[in-house]
Amino acid sequence: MVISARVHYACLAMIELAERAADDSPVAVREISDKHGVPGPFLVQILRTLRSVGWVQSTRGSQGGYRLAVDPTQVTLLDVAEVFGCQESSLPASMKDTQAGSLLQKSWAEASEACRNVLAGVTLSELVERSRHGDETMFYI
Amino acid sequence: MVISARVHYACLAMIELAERAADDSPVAVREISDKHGVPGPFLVQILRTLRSVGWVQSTRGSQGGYRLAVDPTQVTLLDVAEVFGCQESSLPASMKDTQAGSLLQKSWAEASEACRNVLAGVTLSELVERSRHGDETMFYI
DNA sequence: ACATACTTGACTAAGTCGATCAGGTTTATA
DNA sequence: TATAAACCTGATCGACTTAGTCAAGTATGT
Repeated sequence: MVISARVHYACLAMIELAERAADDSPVAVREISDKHGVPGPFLVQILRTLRSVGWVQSTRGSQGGYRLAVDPTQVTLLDVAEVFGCQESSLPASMKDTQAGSLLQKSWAEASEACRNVLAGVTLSELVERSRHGDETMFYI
Repeated sequence: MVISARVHYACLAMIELAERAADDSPVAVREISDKHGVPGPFLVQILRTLRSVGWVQSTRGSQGGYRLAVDPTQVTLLDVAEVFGCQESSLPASMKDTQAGSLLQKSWAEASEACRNVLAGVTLSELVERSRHGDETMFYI
């Protein structure tokens, strides 16, 4: 599981849109890209993908922009990552042929699963919440 | 954390060498590449790396080959992966600037850590052991 | 001598990733 | 109705990584 810049940007955008879900007007790409330092045209590309899965909704024309189209308590970091093709790094079938090969494969899968479990446990709304409260509450070792 | 074919092959080689550590003569590259279906010259490249960190030892000339040079109970899958440059996919510093950015970064790090913990818990000798006993003992969900 | 086997460094083909660009369409507003 | 703000689409690019190959050389047992 690789966390690409794409996924990171997508999460930032989703979080930003979730924070401003109550606003009257939609959020322009420009605002997001400026605030988080994401290259504008790149962010457009990412938002297109997010729209294609129905997580954001766009309004064209002047005063247009993007709005969140899903319940942020129902979307996890894993969900976002998977939309951008982050999948378990599965190896060619030929490598699982031998006994040792399939044993190894099990370990890779187990590691991948551990990673996924963590990401599946973090929802967008949780991040928004933490962000609002300054995140002094949680610490991991 | 990405598990590349390189790392997978390296683990196969280490396991094979561990299994035959008690042999009189070293193991030829050819034997490993044939048994596990790894492209010969590619495996050579990998073994070179393993030798550079002192985990295998080579003997040149006729009847030459490779021998394990470490205690297989002391080498984990994480160790092997790290030798081949598998590191936590850390993002450019610019992305951690904002509040949301650093919150996200924490989650990525946590996921990565979970993955590493799994791999750090599997030693080469454990895999050899499981391989010898047919691996009927363990099942994960 | 000769075959076997490791050593070394350079090289390639294909794919991915981050990012950019040009040209088009839609819509609010003056 | 003219204009500017914004999104839409598809193509393209350079840098990098990955998997894999090649050729020429060196060491060693028989």
